[in-house]
Amino acid sequence: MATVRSHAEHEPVPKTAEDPRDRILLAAGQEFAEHGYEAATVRDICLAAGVNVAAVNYYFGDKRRLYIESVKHAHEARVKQVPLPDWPPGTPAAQRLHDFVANMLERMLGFSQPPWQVRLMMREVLHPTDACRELVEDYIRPHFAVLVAILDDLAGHTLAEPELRRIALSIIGQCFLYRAAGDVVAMLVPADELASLHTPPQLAAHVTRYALAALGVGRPLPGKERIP
Amino acid sequence: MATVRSHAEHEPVPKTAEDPRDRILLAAGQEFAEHGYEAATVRDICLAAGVNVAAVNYYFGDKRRLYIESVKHAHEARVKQVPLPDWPPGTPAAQRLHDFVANMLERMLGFSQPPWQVRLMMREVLHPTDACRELVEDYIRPHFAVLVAILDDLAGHTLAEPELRRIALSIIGQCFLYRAAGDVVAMLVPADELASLHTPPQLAAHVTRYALAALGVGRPLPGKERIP
DNA sequence: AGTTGATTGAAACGCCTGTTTGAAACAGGC
DNA sequence: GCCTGTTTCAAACAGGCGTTTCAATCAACT
Repeated sequence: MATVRSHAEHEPVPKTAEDPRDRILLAAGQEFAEHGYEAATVRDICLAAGVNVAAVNYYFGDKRRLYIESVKHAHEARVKQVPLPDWPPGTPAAQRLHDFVANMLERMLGFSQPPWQVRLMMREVLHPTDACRELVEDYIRPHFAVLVAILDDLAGHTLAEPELRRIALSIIGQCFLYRAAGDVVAMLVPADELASLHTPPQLAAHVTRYALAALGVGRPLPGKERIP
Repeated sequence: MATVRSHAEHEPVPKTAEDPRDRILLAAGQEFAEHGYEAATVRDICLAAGVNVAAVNYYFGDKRRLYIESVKHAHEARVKQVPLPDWPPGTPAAQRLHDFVANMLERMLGFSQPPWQVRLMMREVLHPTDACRELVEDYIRPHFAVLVAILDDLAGHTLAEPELRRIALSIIGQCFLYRAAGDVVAMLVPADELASLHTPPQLAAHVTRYALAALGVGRPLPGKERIP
């Protein structure tokens, strides 16, 4: 629950002579991502940023505006960090679906390490604030449209848009669970299984196979064939 | 001194809303669900419960223990409120899968309206605290086991446990998305479509069909609904 | 009645919060 | 040097927080 705040939780942001404004933005993003808006304190943020408490109000006015700015900052950084694949024309839809899912999982779970930017955005998704609408329009909706287009190709343009959207949400939901409820998933699945099967690449393969089978494009899930 | 409640057996059966302890528990659950642990205040809780501020510490010791108790209380209430179906022996696995999904969606989204108990539990799932492990063991894991067993039947016992668990998580993830990220879903889907297709019964049919198709038990998605 | 122990109540205690203050430090142009 | 504008700093502010105190109240038993 972490009501007691450890003040040494994050090492102070390196004072590499950057703009104090940027240092605050960076520290604030990490702090907000970790503790949420209410529980994060401007004192901890300033401590991590290596600036005086007054700096937040000097540069951003108040805590709320600092929060909004840091969400936008994080979101822009993350978009540049993990862009969508750029498929050459003629790439099979199944391949594109797999790449898309792998990309989404990579962005959410992170091959390298769970990035604080995603945590911050996840908070917005789960409990929207003013910054959320911008996030959806600039970042989520375009990705959603790409996925719908892939599914449309995959189904041979036989399904209506609403049905495509439902399938798209089914795919997103599967990835989303691991990001949002990862701790609970870890409690439900044996540790060794978690380490071997619930990694981004394995999950991408599973989700893709699941979708292809459901669409009748691939075979049913592994193993024996069944009589309908 | 923190006096623990002496003996529940000697009191003349608490008249539901008259027991201060229960009133606090009720108010606390709603307040925690709405604002989260950190942002909820014991003063607001006591105001809503119509008791003195000191009552929280008198009955529960401190805020944290009140929180844990209220989570457990809400969880127990919700389980009794929407219990799992009790299938007669011989019920087809496909039927049971549909019922299970419908039950889960009903519990999460609420046929009537999203109850505060679910919000409270969702907070625990998304950002686990001490109360989470208990929640998983008492409530989530048994449900998870039921789903896995259904899928095992459905696959004709041809799939290994880890694979069954992955499929189960895929199903849960689809329901979970609507509960946890419902606001964003509402932004991505046209309003009329949301009202007609993204209702608990419609979603239950979709998720079930999706799973059956993936398992090769039903036809691929373009087909018609198989479950009554 | 009187005594006892469990509950309640209003007020206060520290502590921590976001924010403000006013002076000090710094820069660059004259 | 002086002046001017921007940036930093320690300190303080007012308010809210969880928690504690202690006297008052209540219910039940002797």
